[in-house]
Order: sequence, then C-alpha cells, then structure tokens
Amino acid sequence: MPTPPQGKRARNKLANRAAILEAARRCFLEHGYEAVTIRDVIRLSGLAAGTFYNYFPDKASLFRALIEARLGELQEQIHAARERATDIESFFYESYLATLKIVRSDPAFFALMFRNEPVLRSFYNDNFFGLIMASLKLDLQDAMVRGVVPELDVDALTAISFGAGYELARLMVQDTRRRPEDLARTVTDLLLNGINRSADRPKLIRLGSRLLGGAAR
Amino acid sequence: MPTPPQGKRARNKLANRAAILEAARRCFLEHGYEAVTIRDVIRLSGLAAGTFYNYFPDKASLFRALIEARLGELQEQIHAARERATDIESFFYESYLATLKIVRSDPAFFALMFRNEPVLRSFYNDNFFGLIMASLKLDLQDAMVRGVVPELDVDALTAISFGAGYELARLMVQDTRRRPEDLARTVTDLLLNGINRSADRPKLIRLGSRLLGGAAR
DNA sequence: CGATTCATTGACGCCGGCGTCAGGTTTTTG
DNA sequence: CAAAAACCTGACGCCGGCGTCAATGAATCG
Repeated sequence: MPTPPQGKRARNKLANRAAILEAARRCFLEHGYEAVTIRDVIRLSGLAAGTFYNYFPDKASLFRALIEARLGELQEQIHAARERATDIESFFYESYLATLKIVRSDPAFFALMFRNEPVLRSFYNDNFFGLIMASLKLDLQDAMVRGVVPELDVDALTAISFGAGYELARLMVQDTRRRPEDLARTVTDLLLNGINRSADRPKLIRLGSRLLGGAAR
Repeated sequence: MPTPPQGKRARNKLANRAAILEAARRCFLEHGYEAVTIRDVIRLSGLAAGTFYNYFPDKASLFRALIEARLGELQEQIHAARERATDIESFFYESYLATLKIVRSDPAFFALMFRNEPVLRSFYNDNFFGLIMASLKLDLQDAMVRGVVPELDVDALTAISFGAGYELARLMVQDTRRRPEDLARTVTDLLLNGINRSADRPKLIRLGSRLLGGAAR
C-alpha cells in the first residue's frame, strides 16, 4: 500500500487530504470538536476555503474520517483478544492488555478521543465507547452462560470493568511511563480476587506502586 | 431561606435569574455546552437580550452558576461518608452509597454533568471529576498509611475505583429502577473480594441481576 | 505543442450571534 | 403624587463563519 500514485494530480489530492486531516487533528485535539470551526482547519491547512469542500462536506464528516479507521482496528483487536481467552482470568487480562497496548501505541490519538468523548457518544448514538461496552456486555453474558464467569449482575459488572479500563487508559495517556502489562495485571487481579486477597500477594502490584505510583503526577 | 424578598423589584430579580438558569439548564442538557449560544438561552427564557447581561457576563459564568452549588454539596457528602468509615469495607461502601444517592436524588442534574464532561474538566482545570478523583486518591493514601487499606498501586486503584463509580452513576441515570444500595453493595463486594469470591455468595448480586440486569436496556 | 480537463483560489453575499445603549416603563422614594 | 432610580427592552453595528462560483493556472491527453 505504500505505493504513491503515478499522476501528479492524484498525488496532490492525497497530499491535500492529508494536510486537511492533520490540521483537523491538531485543531480537535487542542480546542475540542465543538469549538473548532471549519475555517480554523482551513487556515491551519494552508489551503483555500473552496478546496476544503472538495474533500469533506462538513465538520462531522471530517471528524468521522479522522477516527473511523483506527476505531475498527481497536474493536477487532479487543475482540480477537477475547476469542483467545479460555478462562475468566485471561478474558479480563487479554482484554485490558489489548486495549491498553493500542492506547499506548498512539497516545495522541486517544487523547483526541478523551478530549471529545461526548461527540463520539452522540455520533455513534451513544455507541463509540458504548459500542465497546455493548460488546463487553455481550462477551460477559456469553462467558457467564458458558460458565467461564460467575453469574453476577451483568450491567453492573460491565459498567465497573469498563469504567476501570477507561480510567486506566486515561491514566496511561497522562503518564507515559506506565506499562500496559502492569496495569492490565493489576486490574485483572483486583477484579478477580479483590483488594483483600490481592494484598496477600502484593509483589507485582507493590512493585508497580513503588516504581510508578509514587512518581505519577 | 424560603422567605421571598419584600420589594417587587427584588422579587422580579430573583424570578428573572431563575428563568435564565432554568432556560440554560434545558439548553445545556439538550444540546451540550459548546453548541448552546447565549441567544438560545435568551430566547427560551422569554427575556430581552440586554436583560441577560444584567445577570451574567458570559456563557461560562452562566454554566458555572448552574453547577457550583450542587458541586460543593456532592464533595461534602462524599467526604463526610469517608469520615464515618472505620474499615476498608465501609470506606468504599459509604463512598459509593453517598455518591449514588446524590445522583439518584437528581438524575437530570447529573445527566447534565455527563453531557458536558469535558467542559467541566476544562473549567476546573481537569478537576471537576478530577477533584473527586484527587480527593479519593488522598483518602486512599491516607487509608493505606493507617493500614485500613492494603498498600497497592494508588494511582491505578484510584482510577479503577473512580471509573467503576463513574460508570455506575451513569448506569443509574439511564436506568431509574436501579437502587443506590444495591449497586454500592455490588461494587464494594467486587472490589474487596473480587469476582471469584463474590461468586461464592451470590445471593444479593444475583438477585439484582435477575430483577434488574436482564431488563436494563 | 495545442486543446482540454480539472482542481485551486479567494472574494462575495448571506446569515446569525455578540454586546451595547438610548428610550421607555415600572417601582421606589420622599 | 411627582421626581428619581432601577432595570427592562429590542434595534443596532460589528464581527466572523458559512458555502459558492467565476476566474485562473497547472496537469493530462492526443
């Protein structure tokens, strides 16, 4: 796919599109979706006003184009991780690990996500992170039926484990020294065994605490 | 405080202020902070444009006025709940219970909060929910020093327990049949003992699951 | 190399929000 | 009851974003 098109015209089209997307990325990240005007993006892109409309009809399409590719990737990898899971421990660990690894691989992009959470919710009718939650809920229900996960309150468990992961992702974006493996380990252990019993085998977690927890922020 | 002022002028001032705030509440809830124009609020309030500026200098002040009172209340009640806590179990249970009870008492207000999360973050320099998180972290650290809570990775634990509570609050706003006591019980039990051991005593939680979990959404 | 196609440019008219302020109305004061 | 104060009103000028389109220039075609 890294083959650039032959014609000069076609190449320029790609360059313009890229310039617009890059300008948009910066704008949305810095000011947030709502506060950004198309004019802001146009100015930053260095192109003329009319040119913009050759590529995107409006702000919403622009924003969608910016996130859609990566969004699918995220969903797929998490799903694949859950497929691999054979027991409850790997179910949570692999889910969190896959998620946090992707977040770690492109913090800037996820900063953009966090920055614009409500827009994403509204765009995907409450379903961007909501989609992830929904799929988590389905997977959990499935796992419960199969006996892999005990039958608890599905919605509450979904909310709790999603919320935990969400904030951990945010934590990782803020603190670049955090490692996905450690956080995934910590949260999995916590969810499965609870604080009381996690204290019995504190090696891994306390190590993390000493190395990273104290220095964070 | 329910004594209305004597002068007709003073009474009218309160009425106007209330009308503006009520109009603002509706606008912000429906369209989100950024999308709302002062003109929208003015139109909905039924007053003249100039009048608005006798009460609020700009949109930000308006929004702040809308949330500030209740915000303090929230902080205080959570803090009070933690003061009461003598052990780890009551620490989490009382915190969650207090939070969820307040949320339950005025779902519309918290819908407004969720709807405008990023604005709140930016207004209180990442500190609206962030404030709550920060205080949670401090309380946790304190509890760890006192030996009430085992010494785990503070930041991770803060993120996990905050995220869990956040999503549970959202769940409660969406599903009005949810009871604060049940959810607080569930999440406390889960955090303390983990999924594995929670399954050993599933009475409370499975009850919730059967009654509510299946029907939700 | 001339003809043709096609994207880029940026000025333009429109629209709507912004905050103001002179004028009018109502309440308070004495 | 009249003078004064308070404050509400809404039209006004300004500003800036919006999407358009005729003109320009560059790439492609034959």
